[in-house]
Amino acid sequence: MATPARASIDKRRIILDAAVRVFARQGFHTCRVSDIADEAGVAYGLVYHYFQSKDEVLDTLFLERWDVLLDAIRQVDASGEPARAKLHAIAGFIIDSYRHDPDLMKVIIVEVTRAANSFGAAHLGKITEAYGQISGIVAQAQRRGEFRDSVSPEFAAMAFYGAIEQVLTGWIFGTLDQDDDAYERAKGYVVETICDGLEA
Amino acid sequence: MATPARASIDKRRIILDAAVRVFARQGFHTCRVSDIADEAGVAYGLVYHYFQSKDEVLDTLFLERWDVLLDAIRQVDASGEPARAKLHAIAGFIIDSYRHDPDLMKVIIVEVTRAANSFGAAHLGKITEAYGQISGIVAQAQRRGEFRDSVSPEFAAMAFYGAIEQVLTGWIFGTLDQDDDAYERAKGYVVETICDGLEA
Amino acid sequence: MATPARASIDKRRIILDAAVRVFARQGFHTCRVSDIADEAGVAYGLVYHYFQSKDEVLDTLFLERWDVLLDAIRQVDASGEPARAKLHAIAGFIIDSYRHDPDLMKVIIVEVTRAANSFGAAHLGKITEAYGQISGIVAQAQRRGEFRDSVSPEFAAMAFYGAIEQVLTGWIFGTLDQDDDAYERAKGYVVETICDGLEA
Amino acid sequence: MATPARASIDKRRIILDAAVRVFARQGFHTCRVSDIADEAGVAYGLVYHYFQSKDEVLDTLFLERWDVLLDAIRQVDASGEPARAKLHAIAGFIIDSYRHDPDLMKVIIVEVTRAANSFGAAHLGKITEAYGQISGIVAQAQRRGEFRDSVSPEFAAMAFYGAIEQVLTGWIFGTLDQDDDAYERAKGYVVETICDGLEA
DNA sequence: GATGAATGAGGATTCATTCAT
DNA sequence: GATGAATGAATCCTCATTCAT
Repeated sequence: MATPARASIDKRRIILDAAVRVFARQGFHTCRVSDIADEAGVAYGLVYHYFQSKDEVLDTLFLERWDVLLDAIRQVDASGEPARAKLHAIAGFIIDSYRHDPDLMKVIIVEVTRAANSFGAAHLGKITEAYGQISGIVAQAQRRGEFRDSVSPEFAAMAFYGAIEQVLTGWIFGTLDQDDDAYERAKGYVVETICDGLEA
Repeated sequence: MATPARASIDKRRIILDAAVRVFARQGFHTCRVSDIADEAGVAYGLVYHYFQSKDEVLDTLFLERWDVLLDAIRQVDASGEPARAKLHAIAGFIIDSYRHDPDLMKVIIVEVTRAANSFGAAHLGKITEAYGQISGIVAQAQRRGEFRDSVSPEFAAMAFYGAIEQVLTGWIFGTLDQDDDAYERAKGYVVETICDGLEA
Repeated sequence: MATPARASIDKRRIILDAAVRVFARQGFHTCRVSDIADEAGVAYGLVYHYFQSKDEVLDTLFLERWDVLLDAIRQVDASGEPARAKLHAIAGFIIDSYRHDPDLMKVIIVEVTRAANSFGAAHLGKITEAYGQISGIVAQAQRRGEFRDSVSPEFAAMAFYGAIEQVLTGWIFGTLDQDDDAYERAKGYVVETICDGLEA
Repeated sequence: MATPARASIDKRRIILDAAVRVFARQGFHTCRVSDIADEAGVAYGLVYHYFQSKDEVLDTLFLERWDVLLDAIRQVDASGEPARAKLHAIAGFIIDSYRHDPDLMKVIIVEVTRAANSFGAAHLGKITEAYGQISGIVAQAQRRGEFRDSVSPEFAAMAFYGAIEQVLTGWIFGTLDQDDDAYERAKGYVVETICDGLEA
């Protein structure tokens, strides 16, 4: 009854997916809107039929994915698991997100999350929301005695997220192996380093 | 033989310093060469007298500072101190670098270190050199039994550097307090988290 | 045979009326076809069902109204009245046209009658036809001794029409009062100035 | 001592003069900035070196010339001549302006003075200033008894200026002869019509 | 008749870079 | 060294128009 709209004809989606590939390959600033249209196989103007501007394409990609991430973190938080398991689940989700769509995660991290003067500033609220969730998990763990409270929860969250992002950066820059094993190993390493520390 | 230019008339230096402020304020892509010249109080043709291109200005800023950082890490590595003290010294040096010239560190991190599609790729060798030094410190510590060897040195280095960079990011984005106390506390937190872990 | 469309569903008319408002408000060049469609409450494809182009919408509006004007002038001319009365009738008709639908007259004058490089050139014949009629009236008056013949009829027609158009321009620009009194007064002023002159 | 700057090298002036020809030939909306640059024989970007935008080029042309016109009217007003002579002088100045540079006057009238939705609105103050001067002349003449006071000075000014503009329009549209005789005749006709009226 | 997705030519504007002075 | 006029490639975005449904 509803218009079926097979995936193959949802041009808006096709444009977004093409934009991910183009942004990942060339970077947001270096690519032209026509590159996106070419990659999507549509006419130039159609990008502007669906989006107000090149910026809005990236905003859309970011918000779509980041909301999924925030939901995932919330769900993890809601589970009754111990903090260590929660952190493992979050690291796992982020790393699996990268495994599932490396281009999208590259774009989000390189072009939004870290772009202090443009998109990062625009989406600061959304970005810090994730940190807030994680520091909440740490704070609870400290109250329960699972974690020591010598380090502030905010700082712990930054160290945790920083470690993950640095791993993703290694993959993005191609300086780090990327195979299924590497992905799984990374999840464990992050949690082990942050929870157990490096010292013997 | 060459007339030693007094600092006050070293226009090249003035341009570089102005570029730091402009890049930090507006971002590399968003600013114009004339913005740099205006900030420096010179004609914009002069920028091209001293530098081949706008890119070269940023390259120069990065290389100047990054070489200082690499030297510092090498010196720390050469000291006979325990690994934990070495990491503290490195975290301290980076954080003090930020304290001393936040704009410059912002530019280096936001515009170079993290710019996977442009300057980051161009300077990948220099950037990974720093990671290599740190992972060398970890590897040695593992051989000496100071650190457990359950986590690979490369990964440990990423977690350590990632934690620091995340803190700098917090300062850059303005989401984290910046006072002398905060700077000192951060040094301790990084080392404590990475070396001792969060768990009780 | 054809179903006589009730006014309320004559979309063509609705589009034309909407175009008048939009052209008056934004100007022909500044408005988009979709602005017209929005104002009319129809899809913008429908504009192209009824008209070949955006230009044709304005052409239609102009021709519709200008033909009415030419008819009116012809009727006035056919009456046996003295020239002064004829001029009063013509000035009256034009000013009443403005009073009745200021937007339409604004569009016709601003976008067609005065657009020397576009619509004005296209409709030059129709426009000069009006001048011709008026100068005919003057010529006849001169032959009959009603008017002096020191000024050429063509020039007299221009002075007469120019005075009226300038008044309309004042209303269009909002620099002149517009109330029923003002409209009536203007009719008298035009005729008085042109026929009697300003001098004591 | 001062840089001589021969006319041939004042690129800003060359661009302005080229713009007059292009605007007159094609109309402001229809021409491209590159048409102006081509006509001036300079590179594209130089237009933007001297002007903020295409609009500013037209603004500049208008203001340059309109200020000359306002000055001329003021001077005429300051002379002790009778009103009829003043009106003759003003009509003469405007018509000679057209004779001297028809393209410029065409542009000013067609693209600015009559463009109710764009430049006309922007320069309304300057435009009405001219009307104000003229109506001041009429008002004074009425107080002195030179002119009858049955018609308001504002209206008289409109009739006067409207007559002139209509003549210019005839020349602009090419529907009216343009030779030295025609120009001189027009000056007399305007004043005669407005001052003496058409009636015998 | 009616809709609005799709097209793509067109044009303004920006700005890194060159170079004559 | 220093200036800023001059260049022109590059690219975003607009919007009239077409056409499948």
